[in-house]
Amino acid sequence: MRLTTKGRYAVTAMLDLALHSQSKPVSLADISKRQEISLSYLEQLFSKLRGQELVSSVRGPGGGYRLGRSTELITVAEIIDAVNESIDATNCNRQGNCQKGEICLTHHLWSDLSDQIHSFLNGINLASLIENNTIKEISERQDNLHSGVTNAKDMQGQARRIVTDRIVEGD
Amino acid sequence: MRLTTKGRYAVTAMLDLALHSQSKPVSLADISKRQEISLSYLEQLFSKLRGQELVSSVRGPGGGYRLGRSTELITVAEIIDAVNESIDATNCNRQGNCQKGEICLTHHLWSDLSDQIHSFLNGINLASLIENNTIKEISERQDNLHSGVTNAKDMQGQARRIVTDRIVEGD
DNA sequence: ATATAACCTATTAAATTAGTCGGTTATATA
DNA sequence: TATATAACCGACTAATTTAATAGGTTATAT
Repeated sequence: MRLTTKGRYAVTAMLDLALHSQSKPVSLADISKRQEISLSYLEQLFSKLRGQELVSSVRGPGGGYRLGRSTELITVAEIIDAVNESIDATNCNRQGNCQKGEICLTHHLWSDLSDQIHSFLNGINLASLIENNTIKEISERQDNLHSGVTNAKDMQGQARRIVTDRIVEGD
Repeated sequence: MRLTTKGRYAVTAMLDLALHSQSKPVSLADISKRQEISLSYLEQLFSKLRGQELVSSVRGPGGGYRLGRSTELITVAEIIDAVNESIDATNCNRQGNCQKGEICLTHHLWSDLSDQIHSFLNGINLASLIENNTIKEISERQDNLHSGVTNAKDMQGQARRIVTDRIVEGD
């Protein structure tokens, strides 16, 4: 089983997308800046996310991505599944042929653990993450740092702060 | 987070050790044959397990390893911790400095998941695994395949089967 | 026409795991 | 006391995977 930067990036990017989804689609360039994830890598990940219809895309200027369904219907488990092979702690992909075609000594242990992890991550959807106050705060911090990027909330006239300096990427 | 062959090997080997712990210590050569794990790799893993006092060693002929404490007091979490860095799904080793010194958007999610996994694996000790009937059956199958290796149960006179051919490693 | 941003494929770099090799040291036993 | 056993040790190699890079094309709003 692997749960590395790859899966974390995917969930983080999807959460960022959910937090910034207003009328306009959200570009990967914006997500890349806010979440500090390489744009090309994001493209690879979103290709897979789109394959699972977790997001839909709009090409051309002003284009970007939208969530494929409502935030309540997208679970963290699905997102990780979409970019990783699977959240599976067994060695045999749950086939039970771990030791020369037969089951290995610890198969059930890993199988049960996989169930455990999957049911935990399956119980968490984007909607519940967005509700979280800590996440709201962190997201605001990120928005302030990158106030130059397209930000639907700003567009809506909530000029909570004076936008004087545009943070330019390149450190 | 990683839960790969490394951690699985360690738990499997410890379980094999527990299942075959009678009066005599169990050699890595025997575990290697039964569980089909490279001897040299087992040595590396047991070096770490010994460092955490999960096993103790006896050198010289007839030597091998013994459990460091009773099976009830050795949890799967401890074994994995001993050979892996940690069972941790966060990117920052739970430090909370994931994004340029600040907390990242999904830190708490991974932190909670880590807790979940840890508490699951912490609730399972070698004693409870040994009790499991499936594991007993699998272990018997493995013993039959490798009836040539030192096996305390055989020594005790339970000649349940005719030991005709010694399975020699090397296919 | 132009700029934008998704889309696509191939390649590279870095990290980690898994396994190998060639020893040494301690010790039970003949 | 010689010998075989099995732990102990460190360095090295191969394979796999992740993460990132590069260099494009295609669609589309303006």
